[in-house]
This record gives sequence, structure tokens and C-alpha cells, in this order.
Amino acid sequence: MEMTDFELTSNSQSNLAIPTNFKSTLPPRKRAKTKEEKEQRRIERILRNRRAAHQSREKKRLHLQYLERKCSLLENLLNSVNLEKLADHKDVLTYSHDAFVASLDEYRDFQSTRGASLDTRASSHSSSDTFTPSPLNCTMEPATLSPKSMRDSASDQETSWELQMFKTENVPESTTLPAVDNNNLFDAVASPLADPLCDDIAGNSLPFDNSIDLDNWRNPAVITMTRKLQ
Amino acid sequence: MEMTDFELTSNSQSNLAIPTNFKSTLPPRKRAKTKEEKEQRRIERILRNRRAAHQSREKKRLHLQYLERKCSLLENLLNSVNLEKLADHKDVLTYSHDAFVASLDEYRDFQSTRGASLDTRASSHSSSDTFTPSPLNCTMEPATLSPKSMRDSASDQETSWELQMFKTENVPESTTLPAVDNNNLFDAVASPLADPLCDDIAGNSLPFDNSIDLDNWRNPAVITMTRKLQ
DNA sequence: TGGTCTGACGTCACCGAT
DNA sequence: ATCGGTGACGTCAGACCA
Repeated sequence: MEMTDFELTSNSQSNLAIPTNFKSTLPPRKRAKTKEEKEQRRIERILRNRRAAHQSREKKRLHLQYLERKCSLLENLLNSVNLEKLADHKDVLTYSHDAFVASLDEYRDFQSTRGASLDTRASSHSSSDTFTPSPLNCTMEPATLSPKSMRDSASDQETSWELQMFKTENVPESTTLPAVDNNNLFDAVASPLADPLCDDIAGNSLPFDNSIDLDNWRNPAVITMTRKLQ
Repeated sequence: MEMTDFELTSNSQSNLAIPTNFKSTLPPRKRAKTKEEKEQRRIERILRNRRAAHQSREKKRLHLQYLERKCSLLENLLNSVNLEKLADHKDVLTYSHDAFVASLDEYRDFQSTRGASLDTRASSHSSSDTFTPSPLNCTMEPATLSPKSMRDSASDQETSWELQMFKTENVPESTTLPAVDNNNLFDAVASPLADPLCDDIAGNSLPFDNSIDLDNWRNPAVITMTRKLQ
């Protein structure tokens, strides 16, 4: 194949260490004349493109994350109002009653017809490693997720918390929380939700008056549930 | 390079026509002995994997499409009610007024902090089934884009779960969730998590105050649960 | 023309399940 | 040990922009 193998020795492998700093030694706006110049241009372009691809993937990933969070928040909001009653309060409807009902029907229809469920593997990943709590968060205002606020804001009777589990590098075993078994946890989560986007689960089989939303796509899974306790 | 070029002639190119039908001529459960057998196994695996990758991509694409549509419908629905007025109609709120306002604030906060401007570039590439996911113009630091964690790849083969809690309030002791019951999804999920977590919070062993730098690189693989109680 | 960006592909590494 | 699924990567093709 020969592949020019000039200096692009990385035909198929990770080639970690993205060439974030490489300079073109060629004049930027000049027609390449020599075969060699052409080659160098080509190679530089490939390097740049490699980097661009990386950025593009990252952006896409963030976009996905954004969409998932947005859906989650929107559903939360939606679940905190009684839609049936709402339909009769004309004064809170922006448009007509019919417009509202139409939107609502469209959404419900979408939710019911749309399979959109993927396998329920929920790959529990790493059977024996540790829960290491740590504040990630890009998306939240510091004030919003301030650890203080969850400790001493007893003023509000509304309790809402979110847990996020995410993969990170391994940490020493000593800090493990022994009681929790990841596998069991995930199995417990995944198995009842074996079938599709579990909007109907909230409806009948489980004592939820709110929604559970299992996102089977993400590895391992994103589960959003809302429940009204007494 | 020579690359065995047995029958895998497609080193780098599209090679449309996914081999949907190929049969293994090798016994399925037998140790490969011959070099040739091993080679054939390898090649068949590569073909199968090529196909699997295709499916996986398709699935991901559909999921993205699903999320976009869902968000869109939810937003439609939301836009058809006057949220300000709604907050005062306690009879249509599922929970408390505060709960509703909290959800609303959370959503608005999210919307404002996230750029959330999709450029809605009408793709000319419409092949009638391809959906272009409107690249989000996410506001992020330049550092986020830089391929930082590519460097510390020495340890990235071992991952563990991290658990994070954000936007949370005090959970009443009386509502501490009982032991895991497979029929109760929420309990099954929450109790293994809630107990150690709460214990650790009480024991202040969770460094919620420090902000660990966000690993933007790895997929967060998120479990998110939201629980509301009145 | 030159550039970037992104969809799609094929490959590999890794994981869990079998 | 083998297999399927998937995250990540690098490459190419093609769009769009300078």
C-alpha cells in the first residue's frame, strides 16, 4: 500500500496526544508547486482535520448532554402541573384552549408511539470499584448546587435532589462504600424498565404519579424519575 | 504493509454495501488452532463489527432525533401556557407553589447559562432520512475544547463510578426509603444510594465544597434521579 | 482556490454476557 | 474464549466560507 508513509505513521491507531501545536512551515497562501510541498500540505491538513474532528465530537457530545438535561428539566416542570385542570383555565393559556390541547395531544402521541428505546444493558461498568463523590458540574450555577444550600435550607419543604453518577478514574479501594453494589443497583434499575421509554410504567405498574424516563442510550443509562411523596 | 489483504480489501474507504449476510464457515465454539482459522475468525469479527458499528450509529442518530423532537414538543407545550399566572393557580399545581417555581427557575437558569443557541443551519444534505442535529453553540471555555485529558491516558483504562449530588435539600428522616424492593423501582434505586450518601454527608466525608475539575472528555454516563416531595 | 466543519465510515479497545 | 455493543479515534467526502 505504501501510503506515502511520510510521517503520518498512524494509520489506524489512537495516536493520543493530539497535535495541538504544529506550525506550518509553508507560506499560507501560495500554490504548492513541488511534490514535496503538496505532500506537506496534505499532511498538515490531515493533522488539522484530526483535531477538528475531535472538537466536533466533543461539541456533539455536549449537545447531547444539553438535550438530555433540557428534556429532564422540561419534564419536571410539566409534571409539576396538572395538565387536565390546566386545560380549563383559559386565563393561563397563552393561546386558545384548542391550541393547548393540540400541543398536549401531540406530545402525548409522540410519547406513546415513539419507541425510542434502546437496549437495556445499562452496563454497570466496573463491578467492584468505588463511589467517589465529587462535584462535577458544568451546567449548574454554583449557587444552585451549592452544598450549603442542601444542608441548611430547611426552610423549604420541597425537597428535590439529583444524583449523578459518572465515570472517572479509579481511586483507592479504601474509600469504597461497601454497602453499595453497583451491579445490583443497575440491575434493579434496569430490569423493571426492560421495555421502552417507560412512560407507561409511571402509569400503571409503579406507584408513581409522575414520570420515569429511562434513557437507554447513554452508557450506562440515564434515569430520571420524579415522585411525589405524600 | 501488506495487511494480510486476505479479503479485507477495505482499509480506509466507505465500502458501502454492508455485509449483512455472511456465514461463518467455522464451528462456533471451538478454539481456533490454525493460523488460518485465527485469521478467518479475525476477519469475520471485523465484518461483524463493521455492521454493529453501523447499527450503533443509526441507533444513536435516532435517539438524537428523538430527543430533539421531544424537546421541541415540550417547549411548544410550555409556550402555550402563561407560566407567571400559572404559578398563582395552586389548584393546577401538582405539588406546592414553591416546587413549581423551583422547577421553573431551574429550567430558566439552565436555559440562560447554557448558550442553547442552535444555529438551525438548514442542511442541504437532505437525504430524507438523515437528520442534521443542529450544532449547538455551547458556551464553553477554550480549555474545555482543548483535548486535555488525552494526556493522562495512563490511567484511563480503569474507571470507576463517581456519585454526585446537586441541587438537593434535606430529606426528612421519616421518609427514609426502606429496603430494596424489586417491585418498587424508586426504592430500589434510591435506597442503596441514599443511605450511604446521607451517611457520608453527615460524616462530612464528601468534599462537596471543593470543585474538582470537570472532565469534559469522558462521557459522564449519568444516572440522574429527581425526587420531589411535598 | 485555500480553509474549516461535520456526517459517515471502518477500526480498535474495552466491557459485560454467554 | 468468544461475541455483540459501543466509545473513541482517524480518515475521507462534501458542504460551506474566505
